[in-house]
Amino acid sequence: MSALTRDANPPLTKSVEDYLKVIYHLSSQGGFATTSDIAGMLEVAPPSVSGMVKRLSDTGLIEHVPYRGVQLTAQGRREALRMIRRHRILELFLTQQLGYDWDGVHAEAERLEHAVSDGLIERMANALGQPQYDPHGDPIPTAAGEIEETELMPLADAPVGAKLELRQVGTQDAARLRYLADQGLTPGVLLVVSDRQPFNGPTTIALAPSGDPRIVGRDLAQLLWCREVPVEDRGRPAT
Amino acid sequence: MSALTRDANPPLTKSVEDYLKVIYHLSSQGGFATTSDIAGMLEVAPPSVSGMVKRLSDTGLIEHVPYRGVQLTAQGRREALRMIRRHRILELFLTQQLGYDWDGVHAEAERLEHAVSDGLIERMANALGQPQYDPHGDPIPTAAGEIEETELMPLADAPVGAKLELRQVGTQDAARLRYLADQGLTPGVLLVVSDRQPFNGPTTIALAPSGDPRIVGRDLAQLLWCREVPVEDRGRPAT
DNA sequence: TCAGTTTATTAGTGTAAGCTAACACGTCTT
DNA sequence: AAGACGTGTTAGCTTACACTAATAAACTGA
Ligand SMILES: [Mn+2]
Ligand SMILES: [Mn+2]
Ligand SMILES: [Mn+2]
Ligand SMILES: [Mn+2]
Repeated sequence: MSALTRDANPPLTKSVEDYLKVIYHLSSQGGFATTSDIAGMLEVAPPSVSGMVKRLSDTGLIEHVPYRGVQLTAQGRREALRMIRRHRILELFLTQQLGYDWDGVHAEAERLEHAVSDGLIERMANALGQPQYDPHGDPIPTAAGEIEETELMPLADAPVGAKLELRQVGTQDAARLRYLADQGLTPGVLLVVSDRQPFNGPTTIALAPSGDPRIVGRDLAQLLWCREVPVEDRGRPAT
Repeated sequence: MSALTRDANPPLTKSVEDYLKVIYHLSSQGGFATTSDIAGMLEVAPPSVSGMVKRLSDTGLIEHVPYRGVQLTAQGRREALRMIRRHRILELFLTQQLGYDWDGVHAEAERLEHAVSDGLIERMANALGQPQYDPHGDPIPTAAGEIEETELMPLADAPVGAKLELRQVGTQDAARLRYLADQGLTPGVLLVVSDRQPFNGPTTIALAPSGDPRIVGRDLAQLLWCREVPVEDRGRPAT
């Protein structure tokens, strides 16, 4: 064992962990994550991504097809899901136990996810009762690396008359999250689509059971992921 | 505002934060922190310290007297105390709210202290009721940067017959901490010094109020910081 | 089909922070 | 006063990860 032998499994750096997470999100629908998409999400310049892609594929965490993009290997996917579990448990812990709002947790979790130990995450998960969903409705991967795959549709695509449960909110933008919470649009809420205007117009909904109406513009309606509710289904309680 | 202007107040790096903390501890009795002491505590090579010392004194966080050592500036001391507050609140939060043992918290806090926001620390401090001491009895600096200065003496130096309150335990070594907890030697405990053997021999004590005897070797007795108890003083409850 | 545009990669630079080997300073002992 | 020894510093190298400028590949639309 000389000073020349490189450490076989060095711990992942914060940067590597963040790259794996965004590659996971960008390629989770099956395709490739492109250099510029990764650069955009991480707010770094494209050549920085090219450099990191080189290193990640050298260490076997991703597969790189030049000029096409990257995908996670099995190992890369495991690490990505481990980070996503940490992130979402942290978000939930901060909201449930320390009074954070759902629009403030993301930034905090984004840093803490790299510093906590696996043991601390599991203690938090226990304190929270082994939760399934984070404050934004996103599923929490298990410690074994499994994640729930759900078939959801954006409110923007739901047909008029559909009875829906809001399940996930697809943004971390604090201003949007505050507005949505204000409108009562949080995961678990039941609603009926009552109208949609043409030419990418707004969707009008009625909240259940109150019947309160809401008008949701196209952009926000794209972020509200819903599932169709069978009659008499009450859904999960809102958080 | 050109690309050439350096950021005036870049956030401190994890390394810088750790250097400031150990310099604080090494120079808190008034003297200089030496290169090799810093290197020893951080487990880095002496030239690494020389390099960092250059940068820290360039940025005004420390004063460097070549070949003699370093001391914190007012700004450096502020930052060090801010980190110590974070560290100690984290340690207490992990023990009180997540069931950590007092011998496991240090390593976790050592990483988290660099990742938490000031806001999260204050939320934790509130959840804990604005605590004054960490699980090892060390005083927690206030958010304003004040720290309690106490006159404590090591059990090893206490005269036979003295009635003492154990206030701080001066180690983070997990094995030692486990043993001490096992012996009932945690901050807040009252005891009487019943005997001391010569030639750096062990100290024998009687725990109050039970009267249970304990024999404490020289090395451990050096780590147990105590204050003399006026008659009828009950001390703080043990944690 | 090919010229123009968009996207990706390469080349080269910088900063933070570690290391070893070589050298310099200060002190203690004779 | 002079070495000798321990401690501190300098020189030079390495890795991770950013950046800009220059170049190469891929796509697109006339
Ligand atoms: Mn992150
Ligand atoms: Mn979330
Ligand atoms: Mn630390
Ligand atoms: Mn402590």
